[in-house]
Amino acid sequence: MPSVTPLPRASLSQQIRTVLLDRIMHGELKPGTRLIELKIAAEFSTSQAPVREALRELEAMGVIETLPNKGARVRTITDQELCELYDVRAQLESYAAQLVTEKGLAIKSKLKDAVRAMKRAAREEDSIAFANHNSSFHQTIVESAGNSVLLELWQTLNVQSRTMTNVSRTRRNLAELADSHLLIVDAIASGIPSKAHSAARDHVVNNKPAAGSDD
Amino acid sequence: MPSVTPLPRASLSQQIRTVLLDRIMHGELKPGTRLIELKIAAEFSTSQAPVREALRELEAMGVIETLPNKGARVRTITDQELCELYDVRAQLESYAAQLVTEKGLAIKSKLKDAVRAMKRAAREEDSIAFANHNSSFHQTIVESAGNSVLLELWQTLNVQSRTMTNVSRTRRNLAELADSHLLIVDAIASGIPSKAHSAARDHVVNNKPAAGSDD
DNA sequence: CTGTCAATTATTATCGATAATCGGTTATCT
DNA sequence: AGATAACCGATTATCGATAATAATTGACAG
Repeated sequence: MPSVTPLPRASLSQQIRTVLLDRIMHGELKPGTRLIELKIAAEFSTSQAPVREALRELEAMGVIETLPNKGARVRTITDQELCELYDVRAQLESYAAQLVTEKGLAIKSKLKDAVRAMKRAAREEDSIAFANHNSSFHQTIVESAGNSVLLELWQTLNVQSRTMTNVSRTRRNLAELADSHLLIVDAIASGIPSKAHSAARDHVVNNKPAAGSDD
Repeated sequence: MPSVTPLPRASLSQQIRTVLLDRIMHGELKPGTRLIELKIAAEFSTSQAPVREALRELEAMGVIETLPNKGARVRTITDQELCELYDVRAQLESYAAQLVTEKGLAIKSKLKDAVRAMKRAAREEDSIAFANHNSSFHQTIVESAGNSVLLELWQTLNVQSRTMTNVSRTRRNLAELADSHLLIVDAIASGIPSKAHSAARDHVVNNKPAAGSDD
């Protein structure tokens, strides 16, 4: 037999964490909603322990916040904080783009694939698919930079911004946004690190929530 | 009454976390050391639960790593990863220095105080005090930048680099290192953001472990 | 010898129950 | 009435014990 128990393996806390994160990212659980340990435990037919673990991990990811003896709630983020988040993300991502360009890595086709997928999602007005492809475009760059610390920090910010930003763009907006990624692709392809750096930074900054919404 | 129960407040898990973090930062618990939940629980005369919480938080901080069903150990970091960490830190810190300079904040005296304290610690060959003052020099800059997201990410990296780097510089090295901070102070004081940016970046990169050790 | 496998042990993951804490409410005193 | 203190319901924090999992050992067949 090739593989026996392929997926059924996953600790309860992992399963709970995954489900809760999904709900938060999909907006089922809105910012400010309280997460009550025993209620969640009952829903999953488990005890409190794995729930607590899951909540701790979600807290570490920055998608919920907990006050001692007061429990956890889906994190509410102020406009200012979201703005700060994008600024920092711009720094990380532009650094990544610079590294990728310096190393002359060939990721152009992969990036273009992502843009194509974004456009298709835009046409079909599938904003969830769009967000996924958008995310993987940027992730491709950061991954390719070859700095695991950078990748980890970026992912944290990415999860947070995707969580906090419940997008609802029009088709036109999405299509435009998809196209705007081509500037980054070209800048990286140009082989000039400083150009890639500023293209990536501008892209993120230009799409800050204050000036647009999701990135 | 001014304040009633000032310190007695602290959950067990918080206390345990604090003690363990101290031990790791002071090198009592070396990288690779296993952290066994029941042993720790016995030491603190508690049950397993608060220990698990503490370990989860330490994991979130990046100072330990846990494998499912295999437990936790003090994180071992490769030279490459440490190097990457410094590179990212340089990005964050240079951004902070730039922001501070753009805003024209007056933090010169505070920074100079930190440098003075570093020099004193260097003279007395108190490497722990030196590391603390060094850390607070950089933290002052990042705090003053006024971006809470930036601050949080930076602190994560700072804890990690302080944890992983068990310094042992000579007095001369420490004294030189203390002085090198003055370049940053001057660059910020110059009021030219780009100058502050590169000074901060260079400082971190120049003190990468490969080329020196702690910073 | 040497690799395989089952029994044993060490440790983590989960459970169900209890204790501590918080926010609000009501009762008490002035 | 107004403040204060003792209660109450809801929830988190902690406990002690059990179940599940992984590492270790040692016997045994080849």
